[in-house]
Amino acid sequence: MKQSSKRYLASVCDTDGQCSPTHGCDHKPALREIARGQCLVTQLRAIVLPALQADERGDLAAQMLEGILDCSRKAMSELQLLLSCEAPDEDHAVDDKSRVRKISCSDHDGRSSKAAENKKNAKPLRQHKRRRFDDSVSLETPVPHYDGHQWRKYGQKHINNSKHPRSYYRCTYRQEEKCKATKTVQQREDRYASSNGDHSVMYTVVYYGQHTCCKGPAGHDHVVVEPSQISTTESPSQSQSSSSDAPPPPAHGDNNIHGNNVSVTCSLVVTEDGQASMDSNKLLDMLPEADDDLTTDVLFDMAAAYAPLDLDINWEIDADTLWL
DNA sequence: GCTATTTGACCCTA
DNA sequence: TAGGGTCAAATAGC
Repeated sequence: MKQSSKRYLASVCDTDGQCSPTHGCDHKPALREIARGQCLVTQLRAIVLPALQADERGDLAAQMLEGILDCSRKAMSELQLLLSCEAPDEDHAVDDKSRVRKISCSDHDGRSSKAAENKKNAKPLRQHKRRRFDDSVSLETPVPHYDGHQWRKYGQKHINNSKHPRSYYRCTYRQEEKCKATKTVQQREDRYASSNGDHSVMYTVVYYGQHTCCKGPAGHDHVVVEPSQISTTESPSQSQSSSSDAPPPPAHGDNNIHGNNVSVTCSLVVTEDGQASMDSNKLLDMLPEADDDLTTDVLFDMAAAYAPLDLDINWEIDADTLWL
């Protein structure tokens, strides 16, 4: 178990090919890492809060997680402020560029032919802008659909040299609230060995754009995910809403953590004067044992995301109780 | 009937 | 020109 989770952690570090500390005066890598950390916290929250729903400590856990997110947001604001001072506003590329939609031109028998298209070429053309990698945050996760937001699938593509298709999701509230957040989910070819010895499927999730809707975690209107919905074997084409098809949660073998205390301390100082600090301790102590494996993985993922930063962040993980 | 997903076509970018 | 992101009609599921 010890080794397997370490392997998983390594794969997380390789996500975007950089695990090195923030270099020079370029804050973009730091921003990306913080954003990735936010994604992971969000994901963790989607797992933890439903599990503690009937527990009075759920509120406390929610506060802690919100505190972490708040710190991250402040750190991002600070860095973005620095960025905006250093460089003129280049590109909020993807999201702010409008797309000209093609007016529907299909005749009633279905797809219109190319010839017909040409005849009607007075219509405005659809414009697709390739997304800029700068604006994305990627992470590796066994639970690509549980990040606290609601997504609607709008496409799937086979990608060159990849066994598995890539699925495209956009925020469910895209129309209602003009939320332009999107994400792609693709199953990785390699698997990681989870703490119970199983080899679970990993997915690469890439987030584009920030959520502007208030239905997500930032608005405290959590998507309630039943622990039974959490799966590590779900195919990428399956979405959160198709939970009835989701396989049961990963089975726990004899090497399960089984209620051992996993102590995690997160102490981060992000503002200039170091005022904003937050401690969350023994978060996992609160969890029912069924969620330990998954939550531990996500916590390690968070640690990996924050580790490259030069922020005052300290993760203490009680290895003796964690690794059996 | 409504909503979400699937899937082939379209079209932009590298 | 190939690859990949998005659109939108068709389809499935409730």
